[in-house]
Amino acid sequence: MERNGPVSVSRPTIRRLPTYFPIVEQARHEGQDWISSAQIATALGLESIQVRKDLAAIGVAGQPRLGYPVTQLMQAVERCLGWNNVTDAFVIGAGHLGSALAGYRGFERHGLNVVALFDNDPEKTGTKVHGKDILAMSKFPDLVRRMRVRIAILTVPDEVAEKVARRAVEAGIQAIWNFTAAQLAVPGEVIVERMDLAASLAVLSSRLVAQRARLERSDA
Amino acid sequence: MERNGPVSVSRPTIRRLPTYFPIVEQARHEGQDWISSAQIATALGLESIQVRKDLAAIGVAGQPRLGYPVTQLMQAVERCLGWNNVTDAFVIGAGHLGSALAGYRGFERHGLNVVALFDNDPEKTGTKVHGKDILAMSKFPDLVRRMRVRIAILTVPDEVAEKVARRAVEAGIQAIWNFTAAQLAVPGEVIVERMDLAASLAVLSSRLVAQRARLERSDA
DNA sequence: TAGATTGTTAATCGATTAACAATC
DNA sequence: TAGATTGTTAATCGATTAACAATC
Repeated sequence: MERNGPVSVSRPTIRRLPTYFPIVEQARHEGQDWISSAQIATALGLESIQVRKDLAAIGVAGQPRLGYPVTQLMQAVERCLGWNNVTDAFVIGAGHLGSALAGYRGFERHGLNVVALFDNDPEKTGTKVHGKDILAMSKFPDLVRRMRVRIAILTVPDEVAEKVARRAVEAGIQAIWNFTAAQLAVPGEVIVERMDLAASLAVLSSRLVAQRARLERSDA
Repeated sequence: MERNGPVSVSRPTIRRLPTYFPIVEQARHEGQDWISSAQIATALGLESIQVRKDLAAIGVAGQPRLGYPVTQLMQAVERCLGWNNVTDAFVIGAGHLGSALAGYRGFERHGLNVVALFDNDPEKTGTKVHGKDILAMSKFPDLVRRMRVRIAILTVPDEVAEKVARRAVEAGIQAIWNFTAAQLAVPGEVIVERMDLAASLAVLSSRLVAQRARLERSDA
């Protein structure tokens, strides 16, 4: 009988889960059948209580004295993140970034399979990158329907992102992984996850500004 | 006389600031001298009170009835994020991802200037990408010192990330923008900001899993 | 049994949101 | 003045952390 499924796993927990996996995998590789929350926590610089909370949230039960069963733990992470059943995706925009993502081997283990790339540049269409076809954007809607692809990875220039996203949604795309700086306005049922370069750089920059201010203060 | 400087601007605020900028810029472009928190908020799907809190945090004062002065607002964002004085950076790893980042024009406006790329592949070294030299990794330490570069953008394969990061820190790098999946162990004074592909994909995937579960439930 | 580790319940912390007085 | 908008103070919410009982 199936577990009722997690009510809802919080976003911070979801974001930490992928980092747990290689730690536990490594432990299994070294012959461990059990792993403690403290062992995971120290490997990642976290508190063990946070690891225990996260594991409780995804429905993994530990055993006092022993810790958590590594195989079950890994399966729970895979189930929660959908790593067990691979989902197809199209990359839109076959520039450097799109090509990098199309060639990233880590995605396969993370349940994502890039099937093909799409681009409007006739110089690129018809060629391949990392063994994957670059197709004309005009073929996109038809292929989304025929292959029942749900995910689009958006790596087009910022200026056209909004328009391309609209076309993708019209073609039936249900989730967009947005690598552009554009704020996409899409219907409520469409999932948009933004890979926010500017936000990440902002955090880095502000920390550098603070660091520099600290140094100047200690100079004076 | 200089303002005392923000005590500390929270991370969520820092991450939102870059999205405010183009909205305000656009308003100025259209001739507005003042912009209200509500105007910014609706453009981004936020609450106006959150915008006011953020602006207060970076030291912008508004005027009842009028809103916030657009020029001052933009300057405050630029100051807080260090967009006014451009910082040089080296990209380590001249693959597709590194090349994409080296060619991203948005960085200039965000205070980041990619000076050169480094790679170990002799096929790549000596060539250029987006007008920027790809140099042998052996030249990295010397150039960091001579050019006083503080930021390294890490786009090497995951397996070598740890080792390369160590070399970068030894060479004097003070901040690493980490695009690899590796957890970097660096001295406390070195800033590491991770661009976490796996975390972002995890959020996307879990939302897809939830969406699918919803659909199946409504089927039954 | 003794002791290590989980898991529960409560406390703390930080950020968001609400209410409303202050202000131009 | 009247009214729109800021900015302050308090309430809420969610996540992290702490304390400790339960358990093997």
